[in-house]
Amino acid sequence: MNKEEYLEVYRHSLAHVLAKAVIEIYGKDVQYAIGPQIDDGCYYDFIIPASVTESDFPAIEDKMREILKRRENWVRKEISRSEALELFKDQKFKTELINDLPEDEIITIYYTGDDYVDLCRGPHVENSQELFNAAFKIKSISGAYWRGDEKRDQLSRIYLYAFPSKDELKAHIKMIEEALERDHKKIGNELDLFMFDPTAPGMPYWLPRGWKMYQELLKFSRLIQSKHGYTEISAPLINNKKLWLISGHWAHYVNNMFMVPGLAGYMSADAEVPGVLESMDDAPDEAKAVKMLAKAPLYNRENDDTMAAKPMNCPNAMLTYKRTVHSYKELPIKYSEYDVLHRKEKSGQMNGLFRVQEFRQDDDHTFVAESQIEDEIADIIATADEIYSTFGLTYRAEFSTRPDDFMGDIEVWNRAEAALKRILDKKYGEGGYEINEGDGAFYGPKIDLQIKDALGREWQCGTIQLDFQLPHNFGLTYQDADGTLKMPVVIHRAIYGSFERFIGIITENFKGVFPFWLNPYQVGIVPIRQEHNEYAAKVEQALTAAGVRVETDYSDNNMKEKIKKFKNYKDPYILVLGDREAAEETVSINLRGSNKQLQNVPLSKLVEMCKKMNDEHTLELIDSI
RNA sequence: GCUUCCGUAGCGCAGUGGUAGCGCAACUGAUUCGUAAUCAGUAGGUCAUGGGUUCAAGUCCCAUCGGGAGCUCCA
Repeated sequence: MNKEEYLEVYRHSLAHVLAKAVIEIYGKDVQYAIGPQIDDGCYYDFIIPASVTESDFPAIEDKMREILKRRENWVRKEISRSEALELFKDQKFKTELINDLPEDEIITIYYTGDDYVDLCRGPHVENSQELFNAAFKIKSISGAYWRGDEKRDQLSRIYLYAFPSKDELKAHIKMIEEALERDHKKIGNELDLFMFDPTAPGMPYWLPRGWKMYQELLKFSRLIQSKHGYTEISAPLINNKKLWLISGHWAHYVNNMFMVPGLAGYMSADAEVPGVLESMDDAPDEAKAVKMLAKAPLYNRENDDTMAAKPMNCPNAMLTYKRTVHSYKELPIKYSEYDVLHRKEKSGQMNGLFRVQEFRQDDDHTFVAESQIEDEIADIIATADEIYSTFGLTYRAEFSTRPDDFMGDIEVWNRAEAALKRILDKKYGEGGYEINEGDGAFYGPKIDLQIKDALGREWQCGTIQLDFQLPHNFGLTYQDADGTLKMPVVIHRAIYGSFERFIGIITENFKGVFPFWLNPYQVGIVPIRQEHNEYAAKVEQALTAAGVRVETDYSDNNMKEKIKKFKNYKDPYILVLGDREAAEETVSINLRGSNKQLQNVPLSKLVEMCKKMNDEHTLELIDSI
């Protein structure tokens, strides 16, 4: 048995032990569902007739140890479907699982001792004593839905960390703790990058330092995109409902949009309005009466004058394209856009900068003839590589194909998917990317680029989506070489994805130690005594003139305090300027991340080093002359 | 939205029914210093908000808001 198989057997067996422990503690009424292994252990889903909280974890862990010590045998049995249904007749999830098994499937069960049996394919250990070295710890409990369907039973999922040895468990927990040190919310706070306020949930405030970085990312995006022929536009942030009706957002996305509903009038007198539901999903008998006071305004989102904040840039980009008649010679037309977007999320969906309600994308809508799709996608992937590699980021590509409820011409779909596949095969090699059959949007296939955060969670950053539907909805055309009017294909794409999410990701990946070109301030200047302020100002001026972001501490604090402040902000270069430097027109550089210093660096040399890192978007800090 | 945990000074935290505290930061003064914490002092709070229990609530209960982890969602 190789290590991977061993881990699987081991973790999977522990899941059974967990279930057995929970049943022994909470009684036979416990409904147990499934208990698979995961990356760092396993979990088991239950309906438990009591509420289980963190304080109950030790008791469950103790019970598990006690069970292991019984040295029970694990016995595998093959049984018939009817025997299985009889055996699990009180277990509704097991019953459902059995009924869903294919007719010819051999049904196997595992006994752990005489009193616990689980429907399971196995394999498992043969005796509990094989698990004696088990290093496990209950990680958390959370809600989960049966079969991932929020309309079905809500289960309690108990997560277990499980490793073959105590050392490995310890190392893993340490790794998690270290990941928390990289948390972008923590670092963002320490470095004064951004903040939130309860009056605007999920909408970041960018502080002076964070905004500098944001602007640098913007600048970098513009630089790369202009090289690739993109042209930038900007459009209204709120549009009348009519636009969202055409684009289809009103039908599919209305509950995620922030509204400015139309005003239908005012109440002439106090009145009770009966039959009001809190949610469209509520049953009619949940309706209640609402008291309306005289002069109260009546807003109605179905009114013609309703406006809504844009959750996406696409519809306005369509209008921009439609402004004039286009020739095939103009294609591809690339409208990039960095406007602010708003998406209303259900509470509980927000997560630091990773999932917000207000953000900007490095968005683009490219209008192409069908024959240009392949070249254009290849160029977009090249652009993505150029951008990600600048940050040293690696990503994983996912290709999502035609769903059942697709719209448009199936022949166009087939050709487009084939074109995407050719590029992906060429770029990442066959099997070098994931294919999600049927997971595409109804309007077109897509390629998503996923990047990991500090905890190893993957977030979608880049996305490339073909769209056959919007050009249709907006009646877009171009005149082809033969004089006929044809419909362009739209490519939606973003590389950072949202600036917010991307900043979250790179903050965690860099642990707040950003590359020189990106750091909010690049050079912190520390005059040793106030009499050195004059020379400090001269150095500041020289650097600023070269486009370097500088902060100088002219206060009368002592130099150690000044150095400490800039160190805490992780400024890459801290210049210490005293008599010697002023006399010789040099600087002494304290390098970030070490105690190393570069002494007697001519000012002109420093300017050159900074410019080089800025111009080349260098990842590593230059630490020698 | 669901399960669970959390919310005390700008930040990090202590305070488990009996006078709201500590460290850092801030401010004032002294120190004018050669590479990460000089010394002394001052100020800073409706303990997220609203109800309740109690002689007494930061602490117990309920609701709301905000946040974390996970689930679901992200055409």
